[in-house]
Order: sequence, then structure tokens, then C-alpha cells
Amino acid sequence: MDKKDSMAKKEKIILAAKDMFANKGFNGTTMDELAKQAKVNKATIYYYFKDKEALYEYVFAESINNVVNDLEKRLKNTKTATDALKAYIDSFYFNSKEDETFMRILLRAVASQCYLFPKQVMKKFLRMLSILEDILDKGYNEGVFKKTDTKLVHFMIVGGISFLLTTKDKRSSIYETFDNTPKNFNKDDKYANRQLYEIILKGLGVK
Amino acid sequence: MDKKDSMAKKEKIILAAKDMFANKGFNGTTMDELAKQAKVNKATIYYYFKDKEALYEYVFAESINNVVNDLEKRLKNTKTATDALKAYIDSFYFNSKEDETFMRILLRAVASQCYLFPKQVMKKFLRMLSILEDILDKGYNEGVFKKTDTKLVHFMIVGGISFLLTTKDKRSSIYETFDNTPKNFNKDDKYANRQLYEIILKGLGVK
DNA sequence: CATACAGTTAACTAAATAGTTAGTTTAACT
DNA sequence: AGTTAAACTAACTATTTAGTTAACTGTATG
Repeated sequence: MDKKDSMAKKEKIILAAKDMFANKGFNGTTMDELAKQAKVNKATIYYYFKDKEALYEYVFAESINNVVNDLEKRLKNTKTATDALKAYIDSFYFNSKEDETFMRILLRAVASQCYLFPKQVMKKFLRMLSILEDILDKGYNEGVFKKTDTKLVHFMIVGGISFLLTTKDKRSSIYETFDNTPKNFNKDDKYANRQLYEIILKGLGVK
Repeated sequence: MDKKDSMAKKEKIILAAKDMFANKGFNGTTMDELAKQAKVNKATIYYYFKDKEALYEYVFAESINNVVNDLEKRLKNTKTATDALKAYIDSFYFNSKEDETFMRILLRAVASQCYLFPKQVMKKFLRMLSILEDILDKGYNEGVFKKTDTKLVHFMIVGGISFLLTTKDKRSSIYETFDNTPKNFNKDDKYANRQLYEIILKGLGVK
């Protein structure tokens, strides 16, 4: 068996792990089921990863790194604070759209009062927060943003996006089961990032 | 043993359950540890609740009912859509401040793509969403709000609040451990609800 | 052809887990 | 004091769990 095939197995494990950690959380994910879903022998998982926790950390770190890298790329093409804030929203929005597991793992980590944050992930997370802080400071100095709490803005963005994307697939069945869903509940939200621009930018005082 | 003491035991179980389901999630919570934390015999839990799931549902439903009841009380004292929206924010904010477990359980339920939502809880949740929709419609008809997606507004509110409150206790230790925390990271947010008013109301186009 | 080595596996272990059982204690009422 | 029912419990069971082991495979290298 050559390297490509072995890489494929590791990749299979990572994919299944992302999906299961997102859906069922750390404790809800069992190594047996994970092996089954990844279609590898359970011992193969332990060949590539020290233990369950190491796998979790790997998966979480990889996801957040993707977002941070994408964010930094996007920021290079921006001049104004307004554009930078849009880029901040977009990097979460488009990354989560492509791989919605990240947001779900993040939600759980927050819910656990951060004990599910591996150190390296927390570091990256704080890095993003300080990038956002710089953007908000810049906007304030440019006279277009009002002073606001960075972390509040951050989680309004992340909260809004994560909710929209994680409930996306279930909404139509909820809509059918319950009779009191709001009007647009089942509507597709293709341009939700633009709605977020609207609310957040106006909310920060941009004319 | 009189009724008060037996109520006290059931209450102890509920309190411990809230705390553990919030901190560790459904699967991370073990009945043995729960019994230990509640200081009751494990079998006593099964005397009061059919099984782990029933306990989870009870706890989740009780929490969301508190929020909905509080919301409906607050709404009675409002005239304008703006005040109603503030009441909506406040009912989440003050309830979560008093009992922060609810938000954490909610975050996990969302992360699980809603399979952790018991039916009765989902019903109440949709009830809240339709209340918010009425508020937003009213504001639109009054000419003060722009048209927006109800669920997006809802989760920006809930996301913002849940993040602030769930990370509250850990922030100072994070601040000490990592060197790149943003400026106000460790700041107390007594009036976070007012900051939320600002951003959300302005975001909706209120002058 | 022999040796080495990365990759893979079925079968196993020790510990933890949700839930049960069969019985004991407590308190209220006659 | 005796009866009853609710509240409670220590000890148990069957199952599931994370992680291990020891052996096997294919391939590359000398």
C-alpha cells in the first residue's frame, strides 16, 4: 500500500471525526462508531493519533487555522475598516458554509466554559479577536465606528452565522412538524453575510 | 421525612443536572457523578425521573419556560416595537445572568443540529421566534425597523449574550495565561444588554 | 532472497456506564 | 403499637467504552 492510500485513510478518519465531534460532541463520539463511519479499523485511528483527545485537538486546530489563514488573506485586499469588517464576517461565513462542522465544535467548546478549547486553539481564537479589535479601533479612529466591545461583536457575528448554518438542514423538517414557525424560517439564506454586514455595520454607526 | 425535604432532594438533582448538562453536555454527564454532585443516591434520581433523557428534557423545558414566561411579562409593559425588542433582549440577558446554564444547554442543542431539542422545548423556542417576528413586523409597520430575517436577529442576540455570560468566569484566567487577549477581554460587562440594544436597534435602522 | 519497517487488523482488557433490584427507612394515619 | 405508602439505598447487571496487543501484510531496500 503506498503513501497516497495511507493518507487517504488518515483523511477519512479526520473527516469522520469532524462530523461526529460536531454532531455529538466529544463525549458523544465513540471510537468504535468513528472507526465504522470512517471505514477503518479502530486500531488504525490509534496508529495515526495518540488518543481521542489528540484527534479532537487536531481536528479543531485544523479548522480554526483554516479560518484564520483565510481571514488574513482576505484582509490583505482591504483598505477601510468597513471592508475589513466585511472580510471578517466573510471568512467565517464562507468557511463555515464549506465546512459547517467547525462552528458546531466551536459552539460546544464555548458552552463548556472553554474547557474544550485546546491551548493552541484558544491562542488562534484570541488572535482572531485581536484582529477584530484592530479593525474596530481603526474604524473608530477613522470616525466611522462607535466604540464597542470586541467580544460582543465577535459573537454576534459567529452566533448569527453558526445558527443559520447549523440549523439549515433541519429547518424544513421542523417547519413541517411544528405549526408556529416564523414566516421566513424555512427560507434559504444565500446572502446571509450581506444581512450581517447591514446589521453589524449600521449597528456600529456606519451611515 | 416530610415533603419539604423530599422536594429538596428533587431540587438538588435538578440543580446538579442543570450544571452538569451545561458544562459537559448530555453524554458527558454521568449519572454516578450527577448523584455524587447532587449528594443523593443514584437510584433516587431514577425514583424522580424515568431516565437520563427525561431528566434532561425536564431541565431544558423548565429553563426555556422561565425565559418565555419572563418575556411575556416584560412585553406587557411595552408600547413601541423598540421597547419590545429591548424587552426581548432583557429577558434573555437577565434570565441567563441569573441562571447561565440555560444558554449553555441551548448552545449544545443548536450545535447538535437540533437533535438535542426535545419537542416541547422546540415548540417554546419557535414561540419565542414568532414573538420576535411580531416585534420586527410591528417595527417595520411603524416605519422604524428595516426588514430583516427574524432568526438572524434572534441568534445575534442569543449568541452575543451566551458568549459573554458563559465565558465570564474563565476570562480572567485566559487573560493571565495568554498574552494576546484583546484590551477589554477581561472587563466586566455589567450593562452588556445596553450595548446589545445599541447595535441591534441601530442595525435595524433605528435613528 | 532476506531483512526491515510502515500500515493494518481481530481479538482482547479494564474501567466506566445507564439502569435495576430487592430490600430498608421514614413518616403519616388509624 | 400496627399498617401503609412514599422515599430512599447498597449492591448488582449487562453493556459500552477507550485503549492495547500481538500478529499479519505488503513493499521497499541491501
